[in-house]
Amino acid sequence: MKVSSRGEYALRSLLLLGQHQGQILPISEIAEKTMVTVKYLEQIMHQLKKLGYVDSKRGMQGGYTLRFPPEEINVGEVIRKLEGPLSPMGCASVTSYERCSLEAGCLLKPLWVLVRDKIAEVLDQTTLEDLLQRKIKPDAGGSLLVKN
Amino acid sequence: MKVSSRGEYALRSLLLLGQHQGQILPISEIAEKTMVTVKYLEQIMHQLKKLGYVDSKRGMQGGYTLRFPPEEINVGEVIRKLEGPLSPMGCASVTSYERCSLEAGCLLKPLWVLVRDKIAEVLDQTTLEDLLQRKIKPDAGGSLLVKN
DNA sequence: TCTATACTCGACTAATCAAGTAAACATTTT
DNA sequence: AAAATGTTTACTTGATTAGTCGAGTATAGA
Repeated sequence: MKVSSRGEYALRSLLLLGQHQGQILPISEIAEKTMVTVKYLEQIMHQLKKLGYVDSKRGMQGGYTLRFPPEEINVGEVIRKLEGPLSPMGCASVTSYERCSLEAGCLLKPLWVLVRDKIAEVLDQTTLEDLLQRKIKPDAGGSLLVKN
Repeated sequence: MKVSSRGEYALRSLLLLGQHQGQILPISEIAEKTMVTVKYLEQIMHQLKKLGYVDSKRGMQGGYTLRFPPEEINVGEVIRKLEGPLSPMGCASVTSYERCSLEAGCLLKPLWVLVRDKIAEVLDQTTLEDLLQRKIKPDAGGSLLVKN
């Protein structure tokens, strides 16, 4: 159930840019602060640019900036665009459902749907701004099983 | 955030054995019903045996049985044993925490911790018996906007 | 225009995972 | 003994992920 390194590094970079709004950060500085090699980060920043999350400026004093204010950048969306659906199984995905021949009587699908919903609930309701403001609430918990 | 095919197939097999308690199912039948090739399933069943979830019997009328009643088999535990921690990032794992040098001021960790807790909450509270009885409750969750 | 700095592109290596193949071997039942 | 079944080990192929490397292009500023 891992998030890929690309997803993690991309979010790190977006957060750093969010902490320096109005400034242009060169990739060398982003690399240093996020602990990612310049060369690997180049690929990730390029991807973020193609996805429209950042703008870049070339030449001296060049670098990257956030294209939208942090409150408009949704974490679930970033992760989906970088590494595909949040769902643990294709059959439970809302955004890119995959049919499965077992599905009719599948005892597992309701579980994966529930897990997907829990993950999506967190990530789709979180923006970059929430992270910057440390607004993530610890888990409340609760019972999950039907009583009978 | 995927569950591996091994995890899915292992759970399918355990569920099938749970539906046929008291019977010995040959691998050929398990393979057919779970839609997994016999050869790949052999590897998975071997792993499940080493982990203590199933017993095997050789020779004719041989096959696999569940070693414990379904209510004693915890889904979170099965997945952890087959594919490692539930947490999306090592830094947020309870069962196998990994240190990260950025951790001190990390804005991302609280998010990963929350996601981990949500996943663990579902999977650690679910047993094979819950799945067999279709006791999984759909998500109550707030208004989650569906992105694409 | 020169040039330092930054971004772009493509090739390449290495590791891991999924899925399947193959073959030799051990038991158990008939 | 023969047939059926599981056990074990090792190899293969393809996809994806995680990086690395080197050379090239664009641009701001002196």
